[in-house]
Amino acid sequence: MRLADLSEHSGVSLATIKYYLREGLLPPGRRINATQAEYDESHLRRLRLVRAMIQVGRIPVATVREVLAHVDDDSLGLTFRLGAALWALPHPTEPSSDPEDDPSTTAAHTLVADLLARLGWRTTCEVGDLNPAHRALVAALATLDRLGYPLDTDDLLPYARTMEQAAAYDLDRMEVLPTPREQAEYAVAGAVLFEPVLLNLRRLAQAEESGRRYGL
Amino acid sequence: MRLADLSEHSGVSLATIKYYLREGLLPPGRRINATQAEYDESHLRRLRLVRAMIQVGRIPVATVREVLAHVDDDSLGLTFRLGAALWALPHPTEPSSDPEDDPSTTAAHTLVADLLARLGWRTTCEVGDLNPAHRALVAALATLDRLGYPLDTDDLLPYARTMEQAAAYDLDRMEVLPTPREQAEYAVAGAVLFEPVLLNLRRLAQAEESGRRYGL
DNA sequence: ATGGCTTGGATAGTGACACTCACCGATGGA
DNA sequence: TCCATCGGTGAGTGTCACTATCCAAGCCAT
Repeated sequence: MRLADLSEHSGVSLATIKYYLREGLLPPGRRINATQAEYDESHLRRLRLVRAMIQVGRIPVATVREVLAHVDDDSLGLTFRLGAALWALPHPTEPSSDPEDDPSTTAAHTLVADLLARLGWRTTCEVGDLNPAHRALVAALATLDRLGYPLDTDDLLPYARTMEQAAAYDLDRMEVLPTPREQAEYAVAGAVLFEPVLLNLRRLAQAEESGRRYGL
Repeated sequence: MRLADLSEHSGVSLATIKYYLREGLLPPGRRINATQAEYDESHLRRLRLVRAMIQVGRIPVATVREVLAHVDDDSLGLTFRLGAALWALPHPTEPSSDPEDDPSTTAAHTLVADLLARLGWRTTCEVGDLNPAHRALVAALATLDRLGYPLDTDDLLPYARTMEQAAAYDLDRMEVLPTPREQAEYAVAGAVLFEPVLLNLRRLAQAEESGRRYGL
């Protein structure tokens, strides 16, 4: 498979594929001679993953490179490989601009701690705010509070329970894949691509419920 | 309240507030004389909403303007006001580039139709793919399928049920607000700000479950 | 009243980012 | 032989959310 074929099969323009190669998002093909290279199915899969991360997940190119480096790092065990790859993903509401000490943020901190305790998520609890998802969650809750829409533990519990089920389901499907690299790729793809599914389901549900309550 | 006070209370820079005024995201203040204007709490609330949409929701300025126009349109009934505002929000995975006829997309279409039927979401079912959330959902499922991670109705049902509960809860809280405009503002803020909460809960759950299964 | 300040408003520029174009020399099929 | 095509590279483009600078008109302490 040549560059042009890769472009053909993926629908990604030639110039863009060259750009990804230059940026190290796509490994170079197997060189045939001085001016030609051969690409295979793994390149196609990787290209689609990159497109998903950039187009769907709006992940900056530099971050994509970082995530993929973890996915490709065969020296890591699966746990760290997954952890590193997923921690490198950007987390919503990151541009926190760190007030760090306003009342909303401290309230959000205790709220999340309380939530984790009631969920029994010991592992997560120990790692605490080293986890970027933890920090982003605190920031999001603080923003909601600051806008005048506070939440409490009881509000969050059912959502957390559902997300727990979702995570278990995700890992179930991941485990059937043959190689650790493919498992890591699946974890990243799932993290990025399943989010819009969830969010759009929520919007549809809002429309439905609104229609039921207020007619048409 | 002067421009500088608005900046002080919101943490948004003076230049940025001027930019928002220029772009019509913030209504002009009540003019006191040729060189000064007065702003009130509603401006502060609006400014925070705009910041939430742009920073957290990453919504383009032009789209924010459109959404706010619907929020402020007193001529609409509440249902249409909410619908218009929420439909104007961008929906994840929109840059579809419309193949429209590939097998993944048609499969996703029937999958969603099946899902809506089993959920009993008649209203949503009738409107069909006019709803941008519906189209975005189809696109997201098609992308997942194309990457080799297909989902079926049984996979999606529990998520949809949970989102249904979330939507009901959102509307409950919205109804206690006094004016239709504040209700519409709440709906937009909830749609934008609650999404990161959900997504980060999911990532935390993934980390927890992964730790439980594979140690550490 | 006057000089230094701030005010709201307008124009042009900045920086980040994801591409995209034009060009190069080498290559390989007709 | 010849010329389209290959992969690779440096510079340019378009978008977008700001942001720096300037301006004339008021306010306020001296």
